[in-house]
Amino acid sequence: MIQEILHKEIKKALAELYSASEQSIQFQNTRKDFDGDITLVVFPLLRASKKGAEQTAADIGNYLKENVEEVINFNVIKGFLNLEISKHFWFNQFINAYNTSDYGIVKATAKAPIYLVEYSSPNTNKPIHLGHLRNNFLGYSVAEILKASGKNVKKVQIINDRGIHICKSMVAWQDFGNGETPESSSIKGDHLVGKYYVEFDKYYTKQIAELIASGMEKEQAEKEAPIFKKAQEMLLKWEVKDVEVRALWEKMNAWVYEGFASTYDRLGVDFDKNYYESNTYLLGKKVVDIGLEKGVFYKKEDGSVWIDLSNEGLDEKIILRSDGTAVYMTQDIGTAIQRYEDFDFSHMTYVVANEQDYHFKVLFLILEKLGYDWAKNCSHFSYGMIDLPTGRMKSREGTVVDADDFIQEMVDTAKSIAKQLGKLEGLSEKEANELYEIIALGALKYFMLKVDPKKQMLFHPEESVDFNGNTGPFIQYTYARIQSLKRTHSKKVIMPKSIDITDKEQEIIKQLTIFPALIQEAAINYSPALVANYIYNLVKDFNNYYQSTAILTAESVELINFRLGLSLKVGEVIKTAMKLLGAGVPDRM
RNA sequence: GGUCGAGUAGCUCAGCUGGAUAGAGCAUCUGCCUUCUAAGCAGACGGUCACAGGUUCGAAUCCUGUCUCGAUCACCA
Repeated sequence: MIQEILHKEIKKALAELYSASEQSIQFQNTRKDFDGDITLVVFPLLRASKKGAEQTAADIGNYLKENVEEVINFNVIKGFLNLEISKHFWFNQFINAYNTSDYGIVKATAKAPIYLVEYSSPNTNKPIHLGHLRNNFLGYSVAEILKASGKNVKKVQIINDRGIHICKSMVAWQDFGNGETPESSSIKGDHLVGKYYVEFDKYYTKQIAELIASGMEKEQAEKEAPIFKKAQEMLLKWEVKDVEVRALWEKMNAWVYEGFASTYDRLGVDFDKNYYESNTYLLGKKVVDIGLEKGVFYKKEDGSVWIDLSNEGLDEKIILRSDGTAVYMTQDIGTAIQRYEDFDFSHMTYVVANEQDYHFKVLFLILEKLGYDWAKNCSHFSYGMIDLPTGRMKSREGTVVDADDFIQEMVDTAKSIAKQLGKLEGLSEKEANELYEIIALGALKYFMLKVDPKKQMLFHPEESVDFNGNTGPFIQYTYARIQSLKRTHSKKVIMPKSIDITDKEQEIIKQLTIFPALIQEAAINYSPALVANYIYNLVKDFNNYYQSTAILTAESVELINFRLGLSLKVGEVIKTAMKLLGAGVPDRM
């Protein structure tokens, strides 16, 4: 990298000119309205030089111009030293990148550290919604970015397959289902189970109202409603492994998993290992024993187990209920320990919405107190909720946007826009449908990943399907045009030894050369947004270039080869970068 | 009330460990298809970076306080 070369040389310059050492040397890209490529901010160096800003900048500029081959010119504006780097240098940088396959990607070795990424982790009583999409996209993308940076990555999820919520669906199905199945109703399995969850709630609300009308207090009515009691009974039966209940539970869960599988497949996400709460909830007991033994936890008179975190500025937290059953925290501790045993990971991150910030703070604290030194390498990848223009999604108010429906809407939109623009020529129906799928999902993924995860985002249904501007389809379109260049050219590209590049080309090359560093940075920061931002800038520069430069009809063969080669490399980087976001690119669109 | 996060153009968002005149997209206007894909390109308009102090050569960025919004503080998950 040019920065490193300059850094070294400037150090030398400081030593020679001012006999100073070890100053803070900071670079930034030169603003577009000034000449030059890289700018040195000289303000921090003034103490060493004991001269004015302009004089210092000029001194260093002269030194660099004379001693560093890459620096061909400079100019000084106030405290900013703008350095112009030779075109030849950039050209060579490009040739390097051009000849590197899987450019930017670092392959994980067997010895590379293991990173666990937990994401998705749905409940089995309802289908996934818009909020889950953000989770899935973030989780998958972070995993891909880590992988590309040379880590061994394992994607995991915990499936909350037991508990009162699934019992509610089961009760409702038993009472009102008439034996309805996904096959008999042609409703997707997870939607069917979700339907009965809603059904339960309807009935439950009705019964509460009836009880209140007959003079009962609201709180009591909520506990006494017959259908609710039925669900509770079912949960108890489940716990004692009642054969009938377990059979129903397995049947309905199987429907849900089938539904999830098809959604995951469509989303293009996957997992290396699934943990099921029904298997792990008992791990809690082991944890409690350890904690009590170490004096980290304490038992109250009623038998419930607690931890006191008031010294850490938090409060008391329950670990085990008085009836001896596990709470959320208990199993999460157990599952974490189990995972460490399974994978011996170096880092683990949980992709979970920010409503659980507190939970994870506590979880990691507890693990630390229990003496697991790997706890400090666990982190919570927290992301904000999705708001709709109509307000927050509330399942009770029916304002939830279902993920499957939503994806379908996106696909339909892609289709109608493509038809309107007449982009269908020469594609079979199957090819066209595949194309819509790639575009729609690319649009969705890019839209959700380009914003800072920790911010809560506003989701405008109409705007999200807009394919103009800073969007996935815009990037995909650029890629498709590059593929088209390739088809038109047909001859093999032979890179010339040397060529005079234009400013626009230099700009693109600059972008290309930072790609490997960008992946590393994105991995350190767990930041898909950084990648999204990067592609957008690259694509913008390229589009500008594409529009104003004759690529295939340039004056010389060398020039055609170079321009085409540059374009193809941009295409390659777009493809790689989009893959890090979990999005695909089409050959034509 | 305690804790955490957010507040940047009409709208949705970028702005890395403090650096030049705060950047994109959408929307609104103006140009550009006889030329490799116009799902495109170029340009115009649009900002007291919530507010008030402080730190220094220099603050959207760091610190303190205030205001607004969101999340959370369950023997729910």
